[in-house]
Amino acid sequence: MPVITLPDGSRREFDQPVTVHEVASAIGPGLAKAALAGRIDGRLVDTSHRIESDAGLAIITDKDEAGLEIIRHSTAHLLAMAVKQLFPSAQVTIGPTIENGFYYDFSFQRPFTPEDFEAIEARMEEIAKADLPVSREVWERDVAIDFFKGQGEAYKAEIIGDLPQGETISVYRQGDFIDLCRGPHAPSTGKLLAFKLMKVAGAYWRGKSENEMLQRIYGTAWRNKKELTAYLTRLEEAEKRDHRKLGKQLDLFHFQDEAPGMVFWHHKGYSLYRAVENYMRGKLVEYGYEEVHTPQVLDRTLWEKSGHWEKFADDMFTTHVENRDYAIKPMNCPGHIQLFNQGLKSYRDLPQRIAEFGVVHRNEPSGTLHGLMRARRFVQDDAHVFCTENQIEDEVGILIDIVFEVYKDFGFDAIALAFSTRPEKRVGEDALWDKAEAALEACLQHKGLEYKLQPGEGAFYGPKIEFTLHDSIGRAWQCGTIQLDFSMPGRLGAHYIAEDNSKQIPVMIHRAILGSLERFIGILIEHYAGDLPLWLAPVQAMVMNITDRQASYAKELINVLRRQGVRVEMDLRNEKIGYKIREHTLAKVPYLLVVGDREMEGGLVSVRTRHGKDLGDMLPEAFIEDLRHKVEARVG
RNA sequence: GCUGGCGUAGCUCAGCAGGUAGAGCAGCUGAUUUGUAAUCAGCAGGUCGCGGGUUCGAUUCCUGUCGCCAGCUCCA
Repeated sequence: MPVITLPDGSRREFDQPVTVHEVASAIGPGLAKAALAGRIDGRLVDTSHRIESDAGLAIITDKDEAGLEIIRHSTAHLLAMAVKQLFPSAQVTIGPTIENGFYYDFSFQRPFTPEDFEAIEARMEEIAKADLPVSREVWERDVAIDFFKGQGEAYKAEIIGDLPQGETISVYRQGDFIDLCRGPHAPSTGKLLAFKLMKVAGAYWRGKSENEMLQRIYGTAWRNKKELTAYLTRLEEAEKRDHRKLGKQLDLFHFQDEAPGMVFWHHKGYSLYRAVENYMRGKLVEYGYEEVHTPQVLDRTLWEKSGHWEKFADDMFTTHVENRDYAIKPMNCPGHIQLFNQGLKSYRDLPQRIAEFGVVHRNEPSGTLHGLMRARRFVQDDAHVFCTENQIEDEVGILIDIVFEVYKDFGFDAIALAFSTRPEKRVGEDALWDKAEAALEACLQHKGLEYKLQPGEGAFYGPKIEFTLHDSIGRAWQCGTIQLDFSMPGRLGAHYIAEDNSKQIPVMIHRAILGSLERFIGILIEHYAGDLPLWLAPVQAMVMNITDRQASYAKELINVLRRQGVRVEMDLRNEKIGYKIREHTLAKVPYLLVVGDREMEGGLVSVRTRHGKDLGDMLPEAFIEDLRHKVEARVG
């Protein structure tokens, strides 16, 4: 007579063992229909699962994240079933869920074609519509192996053979399709309402290059058609905003074969870069940082002491000159410790905040490079705060405030925090890690901030707080980081004299707010779809004449504007005004300033925005004042 | 780094079951002097990523290599 406790704390008693589905029915028919699975004391089970004794039960529907996972997993099985029906000689292997969808790996004698895709998708729709019940069965190991071998499914048989002894072997049956799977699955194929096959790619069996090449079909699956459409629209929108495309179109930067992963900033892109950098420089002054600049290339011994050589040797660019090994710096921290080590430091000198727009090179694997987002050469808005243990909380608190302030100024407000703890590969005693983790977590808690715990995700020298911002189409970008380091200062010989005249090792806080300037600018470009706010726009205004008669007036005008600090260019070509307007509108110049005879006579300028709004004629001074006001307020 | 795809004019792309390439836009020249998202005409432009092989002949086929794109893995 099981007593079932529901998530709201209410209890229901049954006279005999019940299934999850029956409990859902007892609560209501709507829930029974929506139920995809159950969670019993934290474990996910099918709706057909029979509960024999008292238990806590949550009914999983598509409202839960776990429900969506189940939909995706079941859609992977739906794909496998469709493929087996259409291509009986194909062998199934594995089909897990991934972000936004799922994939399934098949062994098949020829590549799948776009026509195959259409046929498979159509068959999937049919099977879903048929609303076949999905049932779970537990089989004996030998029976399962024999069955799959008999079906010609060598991979499945191999998977079962490799399962640890004592592992329950469950298979799922939908129609005539039987697949080995841990589950749970949606109770019937009719629950799968919105899916689409995306692409096919090769993948080795078990990820090992000596094994057979399989074909991996990727798909996406959602709760309903509306979510699916929204996802596909989001993909299209993301493609339109791709910073690599916009970077070319707007003449911001380029890459070329001779310098993979290293950006060539064009004049306009570098103007944007400088606007970002100068804004950050203002923050450094405001918050009491010392800006420095350290060498690009440093002797190997320094990287050995810091621990980088051992952990990242393959990922660093190195060079050998006059019998010495050097590394091109992948980080700025060892250099900053050298600065700290100059002269004898007193506790009175702390905290010392050392900042650098540090140029770093990292030999990122070729397959991971992605425009500005993942480059081999980039600039960090890096800083290291040297302080005493007592100062940690204040310093971290200030840092958190700066991060929020900066993101807001750039137009981001949905900020998420994560706290990452010690990884497996690390330097430093566990006692130091205990101390560092406790100190960082205390900062977060005293600030009353919500955060996600990420065990094992810390840097090799210390735990970290990570800041993730969300762009205008909902994508998450991890940018800022605050890392607490009790190890590296000691390894590189940093110390200060404390109040009691003892020699102490300072604590070092590594921090970056934007992270990589290149990447942050990539994010800005995509966030604004190239329509950069006025204060960041490489060209803020374009002066264009109607005919040659106004050429000298136009020249006078841009001189006036330039003297007032406006980033302005002019277009005096012998073209019709509509042509020039079109061109500079497409170039996303915020203000288009047209001068014809009328404006010239009145000493005026006609102002049009990049969004096609005509602001009419005005005095240049009025335009400058308005522009300046908007730049200061970071609007427009 | 792994898997798949791709690399043709400044840009976007077409073409070639092997006979050394074509469009639109951009550029140049000329005409036009124009009032808020494309004026017209003419001209010019490419060792078809790079190396090797097969072939009478390779941009096309094979192979290696570099780069790019997608996914995976990784990210101090």
